[in-house]
Amino acid sequence: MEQKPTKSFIHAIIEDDLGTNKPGTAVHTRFPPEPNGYLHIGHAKSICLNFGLAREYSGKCNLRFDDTNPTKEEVEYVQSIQEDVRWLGFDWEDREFYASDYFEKLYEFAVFLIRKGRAYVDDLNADEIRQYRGTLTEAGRESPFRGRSVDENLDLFKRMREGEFPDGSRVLRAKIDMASPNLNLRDPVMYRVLRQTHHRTGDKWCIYPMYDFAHGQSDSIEGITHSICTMEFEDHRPLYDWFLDELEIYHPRQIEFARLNLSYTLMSKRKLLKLVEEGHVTGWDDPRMPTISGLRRRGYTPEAIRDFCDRIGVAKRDSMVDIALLEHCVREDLNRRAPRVMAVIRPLRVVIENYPEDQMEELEALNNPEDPQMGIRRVPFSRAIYIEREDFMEDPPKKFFRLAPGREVRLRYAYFVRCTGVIKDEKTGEVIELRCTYDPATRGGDSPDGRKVKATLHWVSAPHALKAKVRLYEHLFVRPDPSESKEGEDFASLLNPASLEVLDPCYLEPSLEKANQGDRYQFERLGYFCVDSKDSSPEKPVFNRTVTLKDAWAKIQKG
RNA sequence: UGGGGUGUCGUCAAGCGGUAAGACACGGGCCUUUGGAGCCCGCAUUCGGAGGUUCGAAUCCUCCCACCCCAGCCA
Repeated sequence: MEQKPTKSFIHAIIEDDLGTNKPGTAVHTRFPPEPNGYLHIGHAKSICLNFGLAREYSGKCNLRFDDTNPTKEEVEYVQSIQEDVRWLGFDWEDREFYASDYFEKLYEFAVFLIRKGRAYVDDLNADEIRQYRGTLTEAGRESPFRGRSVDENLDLFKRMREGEFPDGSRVLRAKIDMASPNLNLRDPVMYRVLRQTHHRTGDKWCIYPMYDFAHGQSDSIEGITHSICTMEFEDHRPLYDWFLDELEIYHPRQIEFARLNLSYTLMSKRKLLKLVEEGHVTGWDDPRMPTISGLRRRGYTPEAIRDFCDRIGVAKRDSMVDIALLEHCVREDLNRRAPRVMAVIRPLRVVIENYPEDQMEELEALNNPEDPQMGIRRVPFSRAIYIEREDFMEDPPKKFFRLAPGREVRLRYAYFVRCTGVIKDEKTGEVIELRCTYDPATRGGDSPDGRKVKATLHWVSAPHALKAKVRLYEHLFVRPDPSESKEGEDFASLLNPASLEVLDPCYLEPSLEKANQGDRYQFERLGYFCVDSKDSSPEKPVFNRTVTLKDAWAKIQKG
């Protein structure tokens, strides 16, 4: 069940604004990603918040790409972002905007500030600007070019645009206060010279506005009522306010919240990019990645992700959410929706000695005990089957109640079987086959005499089995907080070597023949799996494990 | 040691002067043809610390402590 989320401090602010300050104004938010990477679960939090707020208060939410740095942005990223937002279940209708849509307007804004004597062209290079900026505890010094006349600044800025000066040679700066304790106010750079083809404007521009000179104005232009962003921008708010005031334009209300951190993974786009580039994962959509596309390929549902975002809440304090909560959300969703099926991933062959050689029968199985509406299917049974290796122990400890020599268990939807023999490899001593007998009176799994068994095993008929490759995924990192690496320690060294285990061949019940890419199933007693949307084919099916089922036995084993 | 933030259960998170919600995790029990699911019970005498105000404080005041962010021509 998706629980009703408790209202956040942002809801309180908005309701207050709606009730008093801005009667009649509808809520208008925006989700403003930079197209320099794929969206991750942290972005999902922001997406759910922004689109969710618009939904809750009958407002609108724009999708706006903050594309002010062409050196890092690509159309591939904008496409993936569009796809992911849509997949999550949100619609920006015709309100798809780009900061680059406003380049001309932003240029005019800059000229306006120059005319007002509030901006100047600086010839200092990047290194010099840094030195002049001062430190956290010492005031900065004013640039020797700070006093240029309005006309000279106008001329120089125009020529910057016209391409007269090389990259990095000059910048346009806001004239604010080099002694401000807030470094963002120490004459921040507004424009830089950058000869770089932009994914939308091409080579039209060779100067590009800084994010700080674009973001607030973009929100203002779009009439955003509540500009929701993450905490690190709290320090920038005074700067945005300064620009908006000096520009004499509409002020959105900025509200900051804490970004999401999830245990055993990373949220830094830079580090995720590194994992991709260095080949630690197969791509942005590797099922181990915390990206939306990775989670999608892993088998997560949009519903589960939205539910997760509702449950984690929104606040201002730094936090680290336990990935177990995310896993709980998918399990809960998939438990209701995923059809059950039997698959043996670490096969152990079992021959039922008293079952007739050439006999085969079809047994009825429930597609989902949680939902009778999902109906039943028939599963073939025969003399030779596969069971899970882990379901047999030759010398079981007391708490193990699966199959063991002489012991009787139930084969799900089939029969009670008793282990009568163990065949081992002569050299290695490894168990390679089991011999069992079955009780024909227990067909379907019920015993007419009322005798009980302590375990029910899943199985697959050997001659009917479908072969498939199965990938088991685990946490990407071994440490709860991989960003907290010691000095000199490469975060890549914290990768979990067991984050991917490939099992091949695995045996599936034949009903899975009709499985299509993206389809999700519960492999009984093992977990939720989905057909890989890239690598799977009818000839060679590939299943990804989304998440295991909760496993009481595993817990007992760990002690 | 400048500025901006934040500190409530193992992890998130409500609470807004009237005597600590909820979720996940964890522990126990019931039930069970998935050691799944479901159901039941338990789980902060205490809110970073110390003072103070008040009949009454997690909520107000004072001081202290801890953690996070800021010195990109990144966003």
